[in-house]
Amino acid sequence: MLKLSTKGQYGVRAMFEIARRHPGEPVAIKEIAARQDVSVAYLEQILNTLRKSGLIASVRGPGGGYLLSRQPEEISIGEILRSLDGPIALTACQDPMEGCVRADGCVTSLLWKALGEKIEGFLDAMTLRDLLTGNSIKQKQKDLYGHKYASGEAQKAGQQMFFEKTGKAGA
Amino acid sequence: MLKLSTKGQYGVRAMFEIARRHPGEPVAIKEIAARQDVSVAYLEQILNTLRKSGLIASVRGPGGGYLLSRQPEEISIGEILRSLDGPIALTACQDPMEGCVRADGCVTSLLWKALGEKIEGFLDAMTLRDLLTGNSIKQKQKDLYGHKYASGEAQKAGQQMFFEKTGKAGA
DNA sequence: ATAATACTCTACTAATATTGTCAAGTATTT
DNA sequence: AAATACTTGACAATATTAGTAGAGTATTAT
Repeated sequence: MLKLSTKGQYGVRAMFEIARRHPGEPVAIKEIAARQDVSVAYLEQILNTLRKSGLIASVRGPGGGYLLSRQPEEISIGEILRSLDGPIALTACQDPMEGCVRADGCVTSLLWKALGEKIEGFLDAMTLRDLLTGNSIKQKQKDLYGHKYASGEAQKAGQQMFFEKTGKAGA
Repeated sequence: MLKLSTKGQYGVRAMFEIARRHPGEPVAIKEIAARQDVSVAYLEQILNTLRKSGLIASVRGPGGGYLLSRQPEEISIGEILRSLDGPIALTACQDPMEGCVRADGCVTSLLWKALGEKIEGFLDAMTLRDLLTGNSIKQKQKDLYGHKYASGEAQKAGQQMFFEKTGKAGA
């Protein structure tokens, strides 16, 4: 249950490949595709979406390829996934326009909402920089555990917020 | 993205209905189905699975129905969902028998692993009792934020663990 | 006994979303 | 002008989910 789409996974991996080279020469689709065993055609779709979302820029012609539009610490995993797969919506009730009319609706609805916000908070707090530093996740865990924040805008969605209140923490 | 199956959602709601009556008379499928606008046949599948997992017991004959096998505080949402939808596996790489051979594999793999453990921790810490008390989620958040634990076995998977180390926290 | 109530089991189908391919075209640089 | 690389949109294959159907088994009240 709760599977992440391959599109989202490939997208993150592709962004990671591009970030590796940052700042520097554009990264060609062919190169990314080779490193990940994904077809060029499929990757084109994915990168095209990411470009339209403003996360990457493309350079045409020989020697062309893709570049990050922002610094790695300014691009969160959450942004990448939302760009490709749309917003996190664990249940239909999370959609604004769908009322939860049943008696217990509010209870379970609150549950899913809290979980969704928790997940979003995690994904928004994690950036490409964290992936690049390699010790990223472990280190970040330490930082957060010790109430020290990493750099970048992602801190505003930091894990400290998860349990502060219902209905405000997520992005 | 990251949708929860309706099966899992219905299952949690059904368990909630049964828990409401606990301890007391068995709850008939027909009643649960009526309260949730789900077909009896579909609910039968779901309850049957939950029964085989040992979360509920059934009583046959007139006046029969379903009962909780344990106390509400001893049944976590995570158990219910795992029973119905299998283990949380955000990516294929989370499956033990699938190697991550690529260069960056370890980095993204760690990311998904950390997220998965975070989700499981949340779901395992939340019990039917929390749903029953109604103020459950808000209150629980306060408790956890203030380092006070609620009763029940769920505390061992409490949110404090999420960032302690990689690869050990989840259930 | 037997009828009513309620759970059990398995197979199957319909709908939906994901995943990925294909082909033709457009832009840029050497 | 040729090579390289990105762009676009339609489409097909596959997998999963969601839900139905129907025949059967067990239990209890009368």
